[in-house]
Amino acid sequence: MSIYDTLNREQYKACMRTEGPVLILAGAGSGKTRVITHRIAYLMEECDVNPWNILAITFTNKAAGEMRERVDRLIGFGSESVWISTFHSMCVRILRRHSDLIGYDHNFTIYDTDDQKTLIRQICARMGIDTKQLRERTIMSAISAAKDKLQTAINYKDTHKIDFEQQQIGDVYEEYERQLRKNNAFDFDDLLMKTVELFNAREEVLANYQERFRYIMVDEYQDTNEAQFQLVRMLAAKHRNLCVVGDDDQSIYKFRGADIRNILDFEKVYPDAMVVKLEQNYRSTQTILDAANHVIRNNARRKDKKLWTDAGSGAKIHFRSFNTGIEEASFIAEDVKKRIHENPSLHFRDFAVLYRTNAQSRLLEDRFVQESIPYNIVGGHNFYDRMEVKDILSYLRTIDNGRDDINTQRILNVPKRGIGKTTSDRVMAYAQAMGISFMEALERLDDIPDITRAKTKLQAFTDLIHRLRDEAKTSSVGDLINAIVEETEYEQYLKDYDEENSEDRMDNVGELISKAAAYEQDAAEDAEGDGPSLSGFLEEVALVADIDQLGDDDDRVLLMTLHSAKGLEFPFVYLAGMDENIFPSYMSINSDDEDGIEEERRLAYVGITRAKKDLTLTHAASRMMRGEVQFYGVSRFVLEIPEDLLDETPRAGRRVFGEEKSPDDDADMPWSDGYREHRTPFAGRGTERAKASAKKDTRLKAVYVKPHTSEGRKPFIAKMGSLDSLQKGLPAGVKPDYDIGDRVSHVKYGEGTVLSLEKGPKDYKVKVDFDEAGQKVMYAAFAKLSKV
DNA sequence: CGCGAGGATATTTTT
DNA sequence: TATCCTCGCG
Repeated sequence: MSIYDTLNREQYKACMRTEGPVLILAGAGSGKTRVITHRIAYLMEECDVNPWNILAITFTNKAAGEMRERVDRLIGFGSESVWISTFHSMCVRILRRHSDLIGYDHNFTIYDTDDQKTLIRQICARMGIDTKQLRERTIMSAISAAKDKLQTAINYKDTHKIDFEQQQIGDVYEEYERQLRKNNAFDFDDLLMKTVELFNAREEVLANYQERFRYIMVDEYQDTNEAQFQLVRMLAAKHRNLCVVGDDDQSIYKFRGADIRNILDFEKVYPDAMVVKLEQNYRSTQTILDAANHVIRNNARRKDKKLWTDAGSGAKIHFRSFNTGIEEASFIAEDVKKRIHENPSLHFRDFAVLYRTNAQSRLLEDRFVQESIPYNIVGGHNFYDRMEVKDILSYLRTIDNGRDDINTQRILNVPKRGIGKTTSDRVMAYAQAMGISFMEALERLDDIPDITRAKTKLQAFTDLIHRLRDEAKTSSVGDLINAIVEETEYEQYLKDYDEENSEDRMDNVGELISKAAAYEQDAAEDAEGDGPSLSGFLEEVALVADIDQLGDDDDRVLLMTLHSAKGLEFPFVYLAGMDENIFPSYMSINSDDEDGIEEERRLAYVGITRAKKDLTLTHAASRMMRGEVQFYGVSRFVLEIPEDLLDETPRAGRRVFGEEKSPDDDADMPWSDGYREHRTPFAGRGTERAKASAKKDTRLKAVYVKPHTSEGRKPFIAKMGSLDSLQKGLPAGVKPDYDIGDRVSHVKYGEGTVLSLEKGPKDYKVKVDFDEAGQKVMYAAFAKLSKV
């Protein structure tokens, strides 16, 4: 009995064919990770392949980590020498070694979207381009799209000769490239493009990696772009042991340059490729698979496949329609509770709520807080996007790479040093005139014209950076951050800047220090790496995805976009916002690009197939969108599911804004009772409403569930603000332990007397007469008042 | 040069 | 609805 006996026939076939090109068309849940891990194990164990000669590319760092773990579990040794990483991490690793060959220092900085935007804005200002007419965003995505296709600025201008706007973009692109080079920085797309460039420019470097990576495996191949395709093609050119795994039905990153043809045409590029189809699904019930199959069948351009399972049909798919997004959110929260109540063996982590846009998370989150259900939100605001974290990172980048003008400028006046824009611009102008970096200009203060009053301040800043650089030579990254905080009196700055949240913000800085410490630990242990370094830490920070930070030890309901959910699975899945114009999004509906809807449909397919046992689709007839009520019909994807798979029949109820009568009088508003009587198509059928109200009567008593937090490692994936009420304060809506007339104390306002306490729609509102600060009204859960 | 107020404006998905 | 940006004042 060997570990390979557990594979099914097709999986086994894919696993054993180690030589030559292999295309594995792996439907959702068909065990493709199993195949890759077993294949790696097989190569090492049975074919005597040196782990060093194996490269496996995954979509996220999290997937890479899991894959390594699984290989380890299979054979128990050697997996640390296999290169398992994302495209971006792999490229950074290569570039760190050879960037000098294409004109960059080894300690290059990786620009995030904000850095990019700042740079583009500067360039536009210099070139006299009005960013109101031509938005930075537009320029950025045009440049990004070009880079995904390996198109240089010159190339771009050549192919877009006719269009004036595109010529402008081309000019900005050209200058942007020059600036990146000057700043010794790469943007995300550069990591791929410049690696290809490197390989093209230096045959011997490519040959070196070709020789090294004798066996190459690429996961999620359907979401590779041109640059990634070229990269893989080049690397595999010598040994041709290339195994790609993917599912054309799950290609959902076209907006990021993914080209579905990479997988559809694989056999054209490699005519001798062996093709294996994995159609047996080990994840979901037949009902769920049938629904997925029926939806995806509506796409024209795809390789035909049909998922099946021998797991049995399972429960029907639930469909629920609501009047408003609020009701939808309430239902989901209550339903999770109900199911856990009915079946105590279930955990919160068995549930996931998926939606099309990040904005939809808000209502759900509110509701989950109210119901005291522990949850995590993936995406939205990244930890590394927080102001205080960015400030520190900007310092680190400035210390690490003095040529990075963008980050130097960013912190020049953070904390406030009384150095304004005028001064900053003058330094910049001088730097440009002399062809030196911003930092170098600061080091020659005496030569800069018109610098008089600000001179001492600038000198102080320069000295500060120099001191920190010295510190960096000997200190760990964590200590360096501490030094930055100390030297800049950052804590005081935070207090002045935002008294209310300064503590939380300081906590985040602390969290960053822990991250740095963890990084240094890992890097020191990684035999294949170059050891810990500031550049290394900054690089890791730049390349983490939201999903990467997700620990699997937390027992929480997960809330995330459908995109983030790719590759994951949960026993119970809710697809919220199955509304026309939300999902599929109005962008894809109104676009003339036919494939837009097809991509959305693939996204629906991804969503449905995340569910193992139980799937619930919800729809809301009306929603608040940017402060306005919008009306939506049921998503076409729901209607594409055969009725007999659903426990409730959806009504199309499609309706275009402005048509029919507009709901401008209260009786017609979706939340009024009158509305329901008039609006049967939207309210769903009578039985459902009866059920809904019955549910209300038997509503579970709210149980406050203490969210699980592991010591020293706070889950910063969730938005801090909302978690606070769970972690530090009271759960919302629970009566506080003080009453009218009691003396209470508040962190900021000091002591006072409670004047009134009344139950609001969400939470108790408490009015306090503070001795010092006067009268304030606040929500009990957030006020964190304590009785004295 | 800093700060606040107010208006404009945006909203798909992300390595 | 919430953020971002600009403008004007101290």
